[in-house]
Amino acid sequence: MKRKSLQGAACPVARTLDLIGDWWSLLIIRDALDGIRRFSDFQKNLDIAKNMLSARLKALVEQGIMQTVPAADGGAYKEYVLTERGKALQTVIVALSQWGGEFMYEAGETGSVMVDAQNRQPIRKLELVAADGRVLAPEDVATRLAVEH
Amino acid sequence: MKRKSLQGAACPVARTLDLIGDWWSLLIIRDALDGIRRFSDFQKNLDIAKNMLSARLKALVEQGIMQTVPAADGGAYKEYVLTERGKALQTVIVALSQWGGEFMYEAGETGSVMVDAQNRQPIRKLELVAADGRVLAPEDVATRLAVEH
DNA sequence: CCGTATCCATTCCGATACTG
DNA sequence: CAGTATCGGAATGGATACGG
Repeated sequence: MKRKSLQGAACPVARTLDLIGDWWSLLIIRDALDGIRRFSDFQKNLDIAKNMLSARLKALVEQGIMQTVPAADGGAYKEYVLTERGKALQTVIVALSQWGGEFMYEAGETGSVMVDAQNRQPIRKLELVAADGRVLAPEDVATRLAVEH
Repeated sequence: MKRKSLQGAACPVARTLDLIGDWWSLLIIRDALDGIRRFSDFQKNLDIAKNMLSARLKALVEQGIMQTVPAADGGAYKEYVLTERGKALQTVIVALSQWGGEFMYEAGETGSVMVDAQNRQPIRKLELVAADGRVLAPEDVATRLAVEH
């Protein structure tokens, strides 16, 4: 039996997971955000099988999340970079990173953190903010079906 | 061949995806954040096979993301609710939802949005903010290995 | 160096049947 | 209603070999 497609779902979470909700895509995007561009660099860094990496990159390009460009150094091979759409996934990566940093490490264990590139200081924790600027707790956020008016 | 475990990775994104990076976990958590607590409600809402749901819930409980509690109505069966750790994943869900809302819908198509429970107004888009309060663009954020000092 | 193609074990996932 | 057990087809992912 085939896994259902979630593209018809009303929930944008479901549609998004349908694109990037697998084991590798978000890790590839994380590396791409870190400046990795070449096939072999992704492969070494992720320790992913080459056929898997090939398939994932192809899918990400088809979905408009990444695109191929000529090599920056004038080499013969193409490189993979994020589109604007792909870059916008950084919020998701940061959310995952902050949660993991908070809950997945023992005391004294070192992990990596997201920092302000200018001064290398960690960025603030993401916050849920209401339209009027109040910071919201998890319980204060609900889901509503969007309707035109 | 078995899939590698990412638990030893230095990157918190990898560790987190190792826990919840599969197709169903985040959807279950999204429903739980929406107030769904009972096995059959998850099952109907997600249209997931019962054995899959059973396995996922068990894993989420083992990982400390959900916990079982006696039924709120005094019924004989337990219910599944998020722990604090699980509720903290709301940022991830919101990030996915906002990205999906922006990039996965045609004009005029309706999806659901995250709103302030008090006044039903959509919440603000998540922002990457530096320690000193500046809003950062994707390019202004880097990854740094955290070190004790 | 950059990938593609093929093989195979493992895992995933849905359908169905069953217990309490 | 709340799960567990089992089965089989499909997809995943790693190793290896191969071609541009």
